[in-house]
Amino acid sequence: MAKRSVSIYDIAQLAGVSTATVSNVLNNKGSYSQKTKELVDRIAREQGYVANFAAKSLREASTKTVALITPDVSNDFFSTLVLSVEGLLRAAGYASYICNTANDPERETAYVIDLLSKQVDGLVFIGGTARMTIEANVDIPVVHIDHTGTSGMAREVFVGNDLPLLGHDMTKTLFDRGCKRVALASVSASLYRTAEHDQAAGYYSYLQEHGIVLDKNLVLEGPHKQTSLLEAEQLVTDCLACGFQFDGVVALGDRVALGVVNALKAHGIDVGTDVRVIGMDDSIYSRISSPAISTVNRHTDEMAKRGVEALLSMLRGESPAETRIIIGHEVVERATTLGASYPI
Amino acid sequence: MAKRSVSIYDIAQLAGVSTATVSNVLNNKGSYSQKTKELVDRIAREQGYVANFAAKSLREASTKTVALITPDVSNDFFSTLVLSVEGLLRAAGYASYICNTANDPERETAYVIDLLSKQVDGLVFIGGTARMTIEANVDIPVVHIDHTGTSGMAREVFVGNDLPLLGHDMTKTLFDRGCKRVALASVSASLYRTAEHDQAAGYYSYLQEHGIVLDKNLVLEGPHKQTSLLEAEQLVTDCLACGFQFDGVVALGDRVALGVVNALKAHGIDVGTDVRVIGMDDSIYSRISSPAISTVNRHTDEMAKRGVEALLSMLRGESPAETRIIIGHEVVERATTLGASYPI
DNA sequence: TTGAAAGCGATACCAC
DNA sequence: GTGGTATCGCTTTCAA
Repeated sequence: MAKRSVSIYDIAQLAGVSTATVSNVLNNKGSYSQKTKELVDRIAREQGYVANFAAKSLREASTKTVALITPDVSNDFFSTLVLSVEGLLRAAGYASYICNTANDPERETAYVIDLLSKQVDGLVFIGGTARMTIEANVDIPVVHIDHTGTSGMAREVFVGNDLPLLGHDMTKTLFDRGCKRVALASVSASLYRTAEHDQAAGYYSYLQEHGIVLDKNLVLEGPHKQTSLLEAEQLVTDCLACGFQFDGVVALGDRVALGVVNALKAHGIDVGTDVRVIGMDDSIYSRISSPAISTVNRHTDEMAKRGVEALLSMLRGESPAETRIIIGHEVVERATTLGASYPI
Repeated sequence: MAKRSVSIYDIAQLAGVSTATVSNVLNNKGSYSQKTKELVDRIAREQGYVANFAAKSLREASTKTVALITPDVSNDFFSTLVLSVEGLLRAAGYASYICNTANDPERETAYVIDLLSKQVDGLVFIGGTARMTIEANVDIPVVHIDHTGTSGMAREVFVGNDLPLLGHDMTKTLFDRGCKRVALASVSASLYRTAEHDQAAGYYSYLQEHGIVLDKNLVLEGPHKQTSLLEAEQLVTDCLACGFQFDGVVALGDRVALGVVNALKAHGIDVGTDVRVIGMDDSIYSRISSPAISTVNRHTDEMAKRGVEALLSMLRGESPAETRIIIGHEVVERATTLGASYPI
């Protein structure tokens, strides 16, 4: 328990004015003489006055704070998104609580309840999947960025890519480069499947459109018990050990792609020639790999921008123009699909 | 502004009891009949009651919340540390605010003031460097984990490695493997130099002990304006272009090491044989590189554990046994120093 | 321009 | 076992 700190009341006493005046001065509101302002400001500074946020938000029934809920801040894709959302919110005068759920549904629910109790003005889910029904008598605006699931709140906006199309384009890229047998590598918690399912749907639909028969052995799924990277490595290693043949891999995530590439290299397979690989996210993982990994730029900056715009408009009490915002994506080919023709 | 939510007063009305009783029931305090408990619990549930945290902390002058201040959550080394500290605190009943300063001193100060206003019970600085004097009339416990600098608070504990020794050991590792001309690569904001300086001191001291004359051309320093990774690449590229010769690189950070390795590879240099490289952090970056990067395991789990222990003890009002806790470190040799003898 | 006082929601002391 | 009420620090309305 911190020692009782200086309050507006103490300042008022020392300055010989009322708390109302001190409050006005400190918030540049109402009216007061220049003289009073100087006096109050000086005393506040001298006393090391720090406003009590709890009192303020209790009184104002608003915290100017938004919670960002993400499954894994240690994943570059999410943390990048989190940081840009945070920056935009800060610029608009909102503070952010960054919450890490570790893909744990219980933790997610617990967090949301805690956050509602903390009177956050809005919620932003970033990445992952959740389907929760919060039985709370609160109604705050919610934005979902690259997040599948709903919060149960009345005002929700969804921002994200067209995931089936994204999966489709990834698959197409590999076939266009001449692949004949393309595997699908995915790593995710069973409870958190929806997003991956959407992209997988794109893979399936591409096969179907082109009359390619699905080989279930080529659908590699990991349980996501450890880092997706290591798991993907294991997945591919197991697959190779079983003798399955493939010449292309659609990896649902750059970390997964990196694991796939590492495993293939370890088996002496020339990635980009013998087997082509495409990841998804255009995160740091695809750029630092060698060979550099082909991936999909998902325009996260725009996601963040559109998501924050929608949230701010709801916070202003407006209803957003769109409740489902689709952000474009772009295949970025690098060495793992272009092979030797990719410049170093 | 969220619609006014259900308060303890509403529950009291509906249950036909007083607010005091409702409070008791909801907090399992004081005494009440089983019957009242059931009634109150049911009504609270039905009404979707969520406690108002602001009111609670205003009254209790404690938030059961700690702020974690870190320069860059998108850096795997820091985010790992952040997540383990958060987990330990959660287990002890404390929530965490995760704050990202982007190495910006102004932001850091602004954050701390905001956090003090939010009545956090404690502060944990994780990584980076700062030297701030908060002119606030508050005194809360502070822990610095791998962080150089002081907060100006009365009760502070420092947890971290022996950085000069760490730099010394990194340098030694390279010379022991036969290197003759070892460069030092560092990338950091000029204002945030101290931590890197400590490790650099280890590099200098090793040279001195062994009568090796320092070649200033071999001290590569980047300004840290963009991702340290890219900057390190540029640094090495520039250095090579200028014709400087070296056969070893001490990189202050795994990201830096990765950039160095990438740049060397791009120049057709065999890393691990022609030039040996050692990084620091044992983060994901060193493990996913190929060749795998030799690095230093800094025992972050223990840092987190000891740091949290110290904080909790201070929060209990005890004074910590030690105010400066040194955590051991361990050189982990991989392909970039062992060369071909390192198993794939 | 300034101040008195009500009230935000929860807790805890002290009566009953 | 239960309830009345002061209190935490701040904002805001209304009156002076």
